[in-house]
Amino acid sequence: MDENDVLALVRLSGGRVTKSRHAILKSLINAKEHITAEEVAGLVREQYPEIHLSTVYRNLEELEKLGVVVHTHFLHGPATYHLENEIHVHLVCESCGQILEVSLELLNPFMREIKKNFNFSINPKHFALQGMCGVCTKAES
Amino acid sequence: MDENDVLALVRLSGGRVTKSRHAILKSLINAKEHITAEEVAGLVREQYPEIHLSTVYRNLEELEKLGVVVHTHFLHGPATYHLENEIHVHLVCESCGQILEVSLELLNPFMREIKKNFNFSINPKHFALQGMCGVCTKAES
DNA sequence: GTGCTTGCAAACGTTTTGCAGACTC
DNA sequence: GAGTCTGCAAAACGTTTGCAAGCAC
Repeated sequence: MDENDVLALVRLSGGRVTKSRHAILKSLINAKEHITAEEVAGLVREQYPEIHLSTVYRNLEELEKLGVVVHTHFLHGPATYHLENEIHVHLVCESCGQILEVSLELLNPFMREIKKNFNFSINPKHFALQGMCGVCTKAES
Repeated sequence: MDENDVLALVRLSGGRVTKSRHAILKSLINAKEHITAEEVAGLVREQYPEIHLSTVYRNLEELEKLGVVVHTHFLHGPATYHLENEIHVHLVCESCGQILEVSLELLNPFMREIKKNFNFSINPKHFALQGMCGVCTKAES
């Protein structure tokens, strides 16, 4: 799904294609990593300084409703946003903040087990799994 | 670990045993579930109306440093606090908010796999796993 | 022209902080 | 008496909202 597809989707859902929407989408595409709303605003303002943080929030929310964007919470900071490409799980180190991305497949046996035992379907995208990376584990001991 | 042990631990770490600390600990012990700082304050104020929310936060933070209390984030609301008894994982339904507690053992194979592949040790207590419970899954379809 | 979208300012809910006085040890 | 802890008020933080003007369709 490229930029035009998304903008078409926006129109299809009754929304308008505006400068802000365009610019916000572009910066999400360019910034291949997870970025916060504040960071999106920063990128967008390089070209359009008038675009307001609240507009960024409103657009991110709408793009999320359309399934184009997802947000994830790492540790205690602000939420981070990224394009919904392939689903993966995030591991974030509570000590150094490093983020690892793990294929969903690794989680599958566990998710099936939970489904079987509790009839509960885990959605592992929304919050990161916390823990400690190898480097910090070694440093702590 | 009962109340006296904790207060001894507080003293041992150079802290003082105060009315607030006592009352906050007591309400955590009584409220066997997860409660927010606001709810702790509510309970504490039944007996000592003068105890301030910021005091509750400061004490919860200290008890957490001592390893007596842990806090967990469910969905987007405030953090919830509970005594560190046995470690379990929380499953929270994104639709109805219901919370399930799952023994850590179920997560063990997955955690080992992650440790092996990424040398990353998951700490599953701090954030709840999100998803959808059986009732809501049925209601959605 | 309809009605979605924007910038702005202000509010929100949760948590943290600075301070002077009060308390524990 | 030394040093921790408290209430209070205020700020900090990330996010949301109400409004009137502006823009896409």
